Amino acid sequence: MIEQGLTDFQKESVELFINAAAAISVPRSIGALYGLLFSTEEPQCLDDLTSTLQISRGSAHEGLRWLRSIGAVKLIYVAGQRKEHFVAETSLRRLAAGYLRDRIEPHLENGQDRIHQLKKACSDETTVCEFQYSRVNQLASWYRFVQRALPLVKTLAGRF
Amino acid sequence: MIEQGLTDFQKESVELFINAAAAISVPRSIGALYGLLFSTEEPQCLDDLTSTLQISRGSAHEGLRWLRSIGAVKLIYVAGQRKEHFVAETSLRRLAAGYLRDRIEPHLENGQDRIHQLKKACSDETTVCEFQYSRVNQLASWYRFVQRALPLVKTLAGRF
DNA sequence: CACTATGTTCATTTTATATTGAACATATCT
DNA sequence: AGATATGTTCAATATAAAATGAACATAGTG
Repeated sequence: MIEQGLTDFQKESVELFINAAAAISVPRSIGALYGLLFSTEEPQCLDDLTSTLQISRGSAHEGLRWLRSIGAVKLIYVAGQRKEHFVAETSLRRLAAGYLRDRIEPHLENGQDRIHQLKKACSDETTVCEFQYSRVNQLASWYRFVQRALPLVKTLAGRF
Repeated sequence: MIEQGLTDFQKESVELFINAAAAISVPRSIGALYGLLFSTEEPQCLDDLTSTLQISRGSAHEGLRWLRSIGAVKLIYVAGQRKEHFVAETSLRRLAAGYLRDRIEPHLENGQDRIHQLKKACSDETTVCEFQYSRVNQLASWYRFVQRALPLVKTLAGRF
């Protein structure tokens, strides 16, 4: 499955990140790409990656685009080479910030709206709605928690 | 898609949790189940859930089993009724703890092993391996971060 | 015990997601 | 310009995940 021209170190790394990717529901090809870049000092171009990982051009391209979007890989210009080359970003602060920004925060954006809508639906009810109010408050409280926890995680990540 | 006998409040809640579930890569049926229980005061039995959400017995059963396993729904005995009834757990501390315990921590358990294995692979190399060492250290540092962040999240969740 | 209600499983089907690779676009060089 | 190298897209295919529902298991009831 994984090409042979790799050191044990690289193979282990690829496997480790394939696993880590699964843990956060990210495709294995993306885990493999990051795992290889993480364990390889020399910047790699797209063809290097497709041939050593045995994945298709399209897959590698989309994977790199995704990794770049969250800031997990950086584009690097190699002297004399026209091809684009990539290296892994290893700052935990940047990795965490990018991941949270792209994968978590978008889901929270309409949070306020949704809670407001729930509150509205609740006051439309004909019956008394102690219960509904308590649930809306609960939700609002959870929302505040997440809004405070995310920046905290980003900050703490900076220390590692 | 969602049965009509629901109040607006319940419909909104189901939709909200279907969305939230997607955000953490959990099947929609599970989001719907929790959303309905969250917005319904009366304990619900399996048949209530399948009929109002229009999902299959099997799906509802597996979904409830999953929700119970992370501690997001509680089994309740209703006077005179033989059927099992369920209500939503709403303590953020318990929800967070259950989710992290079942979905995140298992992936970390072999973390030590993996890092150790990487270190081993690294010292097997014939070339000097400054680079590999720095990467192994990086990984170990990330690992420490996660190990400290998880308990912190659980603790903070208790305040909400 | 036979009968009914309730709970659970799992082989199949359906649906969603990831991957492929050829076609297309764009840039660089002679 | 034509020729070549590199980058990007996307319809088709393969793979994986979720949902279904009938079959089975178990527990209660008369």
